[in-house]
Amino acid sequence: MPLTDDAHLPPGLVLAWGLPAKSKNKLGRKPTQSVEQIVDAALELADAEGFAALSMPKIAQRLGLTANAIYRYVSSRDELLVLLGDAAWGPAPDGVVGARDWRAGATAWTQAMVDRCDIHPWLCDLPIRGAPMTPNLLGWAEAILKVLTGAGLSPAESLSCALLLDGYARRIASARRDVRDSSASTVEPAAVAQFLEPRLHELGYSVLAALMAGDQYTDEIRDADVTFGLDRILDGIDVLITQRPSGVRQVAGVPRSP
Amino acid sequence: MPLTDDAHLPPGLVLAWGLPAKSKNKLGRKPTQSVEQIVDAALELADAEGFAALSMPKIAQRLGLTANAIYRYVSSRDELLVLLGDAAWGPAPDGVVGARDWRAGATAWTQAMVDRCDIHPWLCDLPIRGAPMTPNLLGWAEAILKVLTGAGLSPAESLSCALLLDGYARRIASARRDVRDSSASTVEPAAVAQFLEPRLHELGYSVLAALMAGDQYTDEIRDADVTFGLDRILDGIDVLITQRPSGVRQVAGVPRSP
DNA sequence: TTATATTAGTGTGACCCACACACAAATACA
DNA sequence: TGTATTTGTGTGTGGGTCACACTAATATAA
Repeated sequence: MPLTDDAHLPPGLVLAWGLPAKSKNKLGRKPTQSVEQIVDAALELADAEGFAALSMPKIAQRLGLTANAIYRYVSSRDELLVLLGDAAWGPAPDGVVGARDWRAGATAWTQAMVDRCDIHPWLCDLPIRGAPMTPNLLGWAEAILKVLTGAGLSPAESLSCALLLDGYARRIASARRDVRDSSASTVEPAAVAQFLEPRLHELGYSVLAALMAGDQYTDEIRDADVTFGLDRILDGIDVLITQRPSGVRQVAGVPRSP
Repeated sequence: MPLTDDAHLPPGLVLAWGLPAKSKNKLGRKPTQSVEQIVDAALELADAEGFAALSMPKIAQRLGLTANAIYRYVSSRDELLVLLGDAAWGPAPDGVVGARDWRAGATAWTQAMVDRCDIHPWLCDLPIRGAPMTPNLLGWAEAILKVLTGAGLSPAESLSCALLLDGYARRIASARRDVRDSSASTVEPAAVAQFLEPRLHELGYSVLAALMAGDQYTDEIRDADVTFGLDRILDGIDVLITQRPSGVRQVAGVPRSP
């Protein structure tokens, strides 16, 4: 009876936790690579050529292998992507749990998320496959959860708020990357504006028209914009925290319909 | 001299606005299909078999065409995806702009986003390509922007808050879809929990451990959970609105670093 | 009516991808 | 010195996007 049955676990979970060291690897030919090296090569390739160019043959080439050799280390591309995500996000940022208050902690966490996506822009493209379960991703999750429960929220409430911050960080990072990419492509914001403006007016889209006229619609998203939205979220969480009768720690979590 | 130069516009923009009707289409063989039919076929295929199965040959097959015939209507797969996204999101929901107050409007808008992703789960997978510029997507954007400016926010502030709500809706919808998909796959939450729990304790991830023990980590996301996070956002926006000196409408927008 | 320009759909092929499978090469142990 | 075991290779299958030459259909011009 095996301790863990791989069959019913999501792909990459076992490998991400670096468990078995491939059972008994005393016999047979020696591997020239390791899972870590392959993930590193994939990471470099993604950084260099983007997520769309990330393919098994290209990763193999970077290691001097044929395409299929990689499947000795990783059972599928999906599995590699899980490992890649964990590696790219890296360990949870410092200074989140130990921040001076929950607000500083949440800010640091969100900012770290956005920063991470700035370093590896393809992280926005990496599909999210269910709840995080790999070591680093769990580290990120636990960090923000500790901050929020420390502020008096229940675990379930904290999870909801964490999803909130996660969604915001990803969305901001994605939008920010988009404008960077578009400036590197052939699209000209001026041409877009010229194309859209009459249509916006015709449809009565006055707010969009105003933004477009002020070049604020496809504008770069600066750090001030990031913190603006973040402060809205934190204000909202603050309402929940301060409105709660002090001293009473709620444990049940989010009220659910029966 | 053409009015609009397609070259410097993002892919799909011109087609999405249904402009030229293909210049003068009086000459030559008559087309058996239309762009709309092709987008509809793609939409049906995505609904039926998921985003991963969406390919030009399969769409063509559904219409009784060869794969390449589609390129007579659409210049690339990317372009088709833009049209597909616009079609799948559909027109902006009713009852958002005319809601009784901004809070009701924002709630209706966000709920409509999530609902839309429930109808077409692959919408979560559809890559976001820069700011929305297709008719329906602009309609969604203008709807929430009107609600927020109507509440006293500047256009730029409204845009930031819209990004906030958008990110939240997408993240919630994605997480919700993930648990639905996982229940349809071979992964067993119980096996996952059994695998992770000792590791969570070993790493001192107490909050995650608590959530996992209560089956709250990979649990279904209910409507109550959606509104919980949404209320946090709205509370945060409310702080901004009510704190602003009443009567003074700010126009400049988000403060920016010089 | 016939010729011609124009457009729609087909066929083929180049080049990419993930992955299965048989095989060769390398290594440890009997 | 076998022999089992494991890694890397080679080949093949089935799929994908898309370019390009070609055929078929259709409206205009002669």
